[in-house]
Amino acid sequence: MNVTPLAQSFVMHFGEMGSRWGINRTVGQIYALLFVSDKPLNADEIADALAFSRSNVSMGLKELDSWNLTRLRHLPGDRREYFSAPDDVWAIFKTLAEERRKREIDPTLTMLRDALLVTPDNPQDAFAQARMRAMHELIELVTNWLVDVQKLDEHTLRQLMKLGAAAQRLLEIKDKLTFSSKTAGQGGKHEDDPSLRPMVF
Amino acid sequence: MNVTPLAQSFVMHFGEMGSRWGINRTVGQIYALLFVSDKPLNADEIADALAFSRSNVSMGLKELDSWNLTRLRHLPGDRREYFSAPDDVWAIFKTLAEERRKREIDPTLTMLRDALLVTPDNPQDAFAQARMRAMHELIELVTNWLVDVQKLDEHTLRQLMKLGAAAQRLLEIKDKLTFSSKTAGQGGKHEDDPSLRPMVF
DNA sequence: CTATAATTTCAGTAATTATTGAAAATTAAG
DNA sequence: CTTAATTTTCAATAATTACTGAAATTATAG
Repeated sequence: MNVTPLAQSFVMHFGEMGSRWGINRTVGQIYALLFVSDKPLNADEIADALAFSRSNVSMGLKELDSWNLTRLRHLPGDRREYFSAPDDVWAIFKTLAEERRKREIDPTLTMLRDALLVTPDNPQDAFAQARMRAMHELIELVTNWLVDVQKLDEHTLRQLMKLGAAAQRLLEIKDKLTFSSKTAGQGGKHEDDPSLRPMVF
Repeated sequence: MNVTPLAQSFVMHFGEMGSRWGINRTVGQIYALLFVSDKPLNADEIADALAFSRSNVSMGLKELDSWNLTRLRHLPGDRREYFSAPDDVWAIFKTLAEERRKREIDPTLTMLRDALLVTPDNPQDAFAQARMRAMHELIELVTNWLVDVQKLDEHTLRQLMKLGAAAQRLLEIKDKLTFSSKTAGQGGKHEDDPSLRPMVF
């Protein structure tokens, strides 16, 4: 099994990047290899291509599977398992976001919620709790937004991204529209913004 | 230096979460401690509170500083350095996003750009390059969006988040407005969406 | 400038995490 | 059901990363 220099540089980069995340080198490399491979690979091919032991590949694939990042397939007349990476990069992106949320954000939110339930009996704890409350509020807002946004189709998501900072102006326009439709007038000067009710314009 | 059970659970959680990221336990705990502390702490206090060696704390603080996550201050009549975590959670969020972009995204983009420059001389490389191109496009789109969004003030950002999936409807309205202002008519039936030019309505 | 307090560096060691090979378990072909 | 192919598990070990204490450096008070 030969890996071209082009694929090699990609694979190596992902191996190194992997360790910056929680993901280890092996897992990063296996994923990268599958991602650029034009056909599904079996575990032996992967082990050979990356010079890992067969067992290491098995564990790596298991890990990738737990992240929902691989597809398993069987080839006719061959009982070995063949792996590939889904090719829709937007879907991959969503999967990654969802899994990281489950593993990293949700446990933190749980911890924070628990901490916010206790009644502080000293100024230090009162302060600490206030900080945690601010963090909880932010994380929850961002997370809910992410969950919402994950439901959007690729096209809409793309538009949303391209919008970027221009969103500010769009929001201003929206505010104007909302206001004028409520007051029937045409004023819409938005001063101390009433909190936005989702799904309602 | 005593850490209350409330702060303790927060600190411990961040220690463990830290290791899921690239950040180590020590750094996670130090940051968490500073975050919930109602006053700046010096290195000895941190070492004592977390039962780490003084040198370990020094390294941890250095790491946090490289992430722009701490503030350094001096107290009158005391030559030791006192550390605190900035209290604006939105600002912290932006800082984190920016630093992670620098460390994790930018190098990947560079690698991908380089890979996209070579002319593939075999079908495998052509395929690999196509995959990398898709990944590059996605990352660049998301990253640019992030950079844009980081410029927004807290209020606007908050609104944007709350908007969530409703953004889809807002975009539809926008499309309508854009269309009608161009054609002077009032049609605005958006079929095969022309790519959105940023900053232009 | 000197003395001392405070901080950082770094080589050594501890702890953790990754990787392997051998053995066990699973799968499916005959 | 038996057998052989394939995959997984797991205990041993290799590699990496974290942590410490002692020594070096830096900063400031007098």
